[in-house]
Amino acid sequence: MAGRDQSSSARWHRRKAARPSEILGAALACFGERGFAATRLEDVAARAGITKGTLYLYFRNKEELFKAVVRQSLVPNIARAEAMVAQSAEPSSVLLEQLILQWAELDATPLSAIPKLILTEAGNFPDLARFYLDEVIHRGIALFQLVLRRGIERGEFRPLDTELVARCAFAPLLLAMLWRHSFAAHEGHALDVTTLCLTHVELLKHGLTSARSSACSKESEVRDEPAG
Amino acid sequence: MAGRDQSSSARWHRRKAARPSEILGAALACFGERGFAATRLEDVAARAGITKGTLYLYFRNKEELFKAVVRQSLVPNIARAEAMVAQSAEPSSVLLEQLILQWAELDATPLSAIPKLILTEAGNFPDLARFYLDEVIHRGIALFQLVLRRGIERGEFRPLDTELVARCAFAPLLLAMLWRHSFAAHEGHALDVTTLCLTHVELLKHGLTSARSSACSKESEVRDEPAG
Amino acid sequence: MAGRDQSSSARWHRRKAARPSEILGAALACFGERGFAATRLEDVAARAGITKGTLYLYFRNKEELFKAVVRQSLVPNIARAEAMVAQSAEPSSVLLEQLILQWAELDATPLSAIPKLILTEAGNFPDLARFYLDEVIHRGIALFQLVLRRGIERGEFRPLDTELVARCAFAPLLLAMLWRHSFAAHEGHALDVTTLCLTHVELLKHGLTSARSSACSKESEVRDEPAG
Amino acid sequence: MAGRDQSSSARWHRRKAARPSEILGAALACFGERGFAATRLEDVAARAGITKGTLYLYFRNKEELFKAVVRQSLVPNIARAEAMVAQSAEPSSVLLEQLILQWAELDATPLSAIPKLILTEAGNFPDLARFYLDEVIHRGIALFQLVLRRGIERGEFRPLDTELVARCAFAPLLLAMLWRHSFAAHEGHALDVTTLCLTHVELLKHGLTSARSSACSKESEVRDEPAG
DNA sequence: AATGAATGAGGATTCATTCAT
DNA sequence: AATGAATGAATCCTCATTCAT
Repeated sequence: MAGRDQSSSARWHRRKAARPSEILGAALACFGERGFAATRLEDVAARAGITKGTLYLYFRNKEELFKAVVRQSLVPNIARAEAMVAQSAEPSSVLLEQLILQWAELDATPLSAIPKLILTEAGNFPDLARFYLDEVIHRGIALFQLVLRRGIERGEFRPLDTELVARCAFAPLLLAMLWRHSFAAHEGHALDVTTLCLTHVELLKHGLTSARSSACSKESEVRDEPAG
Repeated sequence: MAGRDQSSSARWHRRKAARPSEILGAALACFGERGFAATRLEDVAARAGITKGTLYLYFRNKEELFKAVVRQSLVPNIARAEAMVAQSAEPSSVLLEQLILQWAELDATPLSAIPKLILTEAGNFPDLARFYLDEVIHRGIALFQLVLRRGIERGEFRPLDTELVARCAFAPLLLAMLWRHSFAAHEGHALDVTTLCLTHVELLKHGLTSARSSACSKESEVRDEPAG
Repeated sequence: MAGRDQSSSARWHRRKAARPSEILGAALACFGERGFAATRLEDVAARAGITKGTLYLYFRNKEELFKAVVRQSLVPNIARAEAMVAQSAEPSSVLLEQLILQWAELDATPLSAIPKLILTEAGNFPDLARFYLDEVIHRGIALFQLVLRRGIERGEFRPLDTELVARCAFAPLLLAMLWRHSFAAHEGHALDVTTLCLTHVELLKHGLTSARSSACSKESEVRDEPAG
Repeated sequence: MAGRDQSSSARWHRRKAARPSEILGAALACFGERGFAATRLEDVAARAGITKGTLYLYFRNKEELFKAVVRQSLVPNIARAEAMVAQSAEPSSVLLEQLILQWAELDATPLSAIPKLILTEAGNFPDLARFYLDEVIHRGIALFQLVLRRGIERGEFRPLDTELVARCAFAPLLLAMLWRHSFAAHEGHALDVTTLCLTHVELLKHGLTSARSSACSKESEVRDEPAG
């Protein structure tokens, strides 16, 4: 009896500490599936194994829960990627590949729902959109630009508009994440993100390769870096 | 007097005929901004210059209105693109560029909200997701694959997995449309889709170019076409 | 051509004159089927072969239409019955039978819906209830009482409470009318009102007959048990 | 303190258990007064001492509430009456009287509103009409027929069409219930159902009595004309 | 006289939020 | 800390009524 009580009590406390993140996980899944407005708090609670009322012990209201879900998320990954780029001595094309494949790993995690969530709700949560734009998107683009600019300076890459190329560089990956949370359920076969990214990286490297480095071709460049 | 009566009468009748598409336009805008659940029919009505009740003269309920909004839209553009490809005798790279730039023109129209809408609501409207998957997405991918396969057969392009390349090919464009309806409002400068697409096409062409045609490089190919 | 126009015009005018009663007929049917609140004016209009707006040329609003439907109805029949009783020299039992059978004929007409209507809507239209109570029900009961009292005075009937017997006397008939408009549609075989009334009258006469007048008797039976 | 807590807690839980029937009671009253369509759920809630939303914790929607109201009701009474008939060894005329008087007791209860309700809404709820027809009306008629047939076989009653007589037998009682919920409010003096039924039973017995069994007789009269 | 497009008040229903237990 | 009964604001939807034609 005492043993059971003890273990029960222990589990209880572990439980209590885990609650917030359990709730966030359930909320992420629900919001990802149906969007903010269409998600019922009762469903979130059910998925988290608790009842509606309990949610309010941890989050002030639906909106705060949503913001918490979104905020938790991708910022650490950005930071990690920034660190990687800062420390790496690899050739830029390798760095580019590492960057993309590292992010591709997120696709298998629940966090892959976040981009859909942000995209979807940006209109209803302007401050959240701003936050995400500043803390994730712009930092992500800047990071890609850094690598690209480095590659161009070193003569590895052709001089193209780095912002635009940056957007092209993560577009397929981002699309794959959106796909997973919108259409994957409706298709028989899953989209293999790794394969997609490998192909994309192949294309991208090839497409970026400067004449100098590839010792071939006098490709016309589309456009120079605007300011520098 | 007669003139006024006539024009007034004409306007009256034209009104009745124009109503459905006026409503669809307003609905597309509202749904695009806030999503299905968060959109109030009263707002749609107001934007269409009518009142709540009038909506129900033209659409049975909110869901039917939503479906009509989604259905109207992109299919004709797919058909147009298919026709273009079927008739064109251009080099595949030119065709690819035309395809992308033609779609890029949609970005300036209200229809550019549709992809976001579908993405957002696929979870809540499974039949709609299926419809869109079958009638737009799969057809779009198949169309790109057709062009790619043709290019490969003619030796213009390297032999890569056409489905994956297809997804990479429209990813930046699609992302631009999503961007416009999610983040554009929060950024000072607009994203110029045409420029983005031109850069992307440049990269893509370069990335696809086969050794044979470019008379250069012995690039390793990532992956062969599965069946042929 | 002229002929057609003329006849058309003639029909038109006949039409115009008939409109109000056509509408009342349609309204009686609709109200009878679904009740006041559940009846949509659009249905009434459709059944009358006109459109919603036209109703308002003849009746100020839904309530007035309803009242017109109810008012038109049974009062003349009461008056007719009163006249019959006043003039008749028949034995009271015969008069009673005539009274009941005369009313039974109404069952085949659309007017048979009125009792259901009144019963149903008395709660929502107190003034209508009063009107009907005064102009139809109380007059009807009084008429039966008159006949019964006459019969008692003449020694034909036993001395019973005439008001209560009056209520018993038309109960089966009234119930048949209610039945027709509530359950008849759900049963295979129709209820034959005439037969019901004949049996009822038989019972009633027998039940009322005073010992004095019947001198005990070997009453003829109306009808045998069908199967056994 | 503990006492208060306990009772308060008890009341709380008893509340939860009692709610459904409290609601059904309020709903029966409202529906009986105004009909299904004209009854606002807010009124039902108010009469039950709760608010609109609470209704939906116990009933899925207005229609389900209505059906629950109707279903709860009369079936047990039918069953009780069937049991009584099955066990009774009384003369058929006594049994008939018991049957009628037993049902007459319902008139004083809220259940007396049900017949009006069914009559009113049979057109709008066909399945409910069928249910009621099968489970109440037909069983009720069959029960009367059973008693009548028994009486005929024993030579107590004249051989008449038992179905028709059955309908005549409960008509006054049924009418009294309808009356109570439609006109009673508009009349100064209430209709005394017991007296009505006694008179009716008197008439009925007398009317049914076969020549053989009555041996002519000097029947006692039930009641004299009040004023005259 | 007739139409039918348009209106908007009224009521059913949902669900975030509260609070007594 | 957790529950779940209760609430009521918010929103969809219907339909009586109006009015330009």
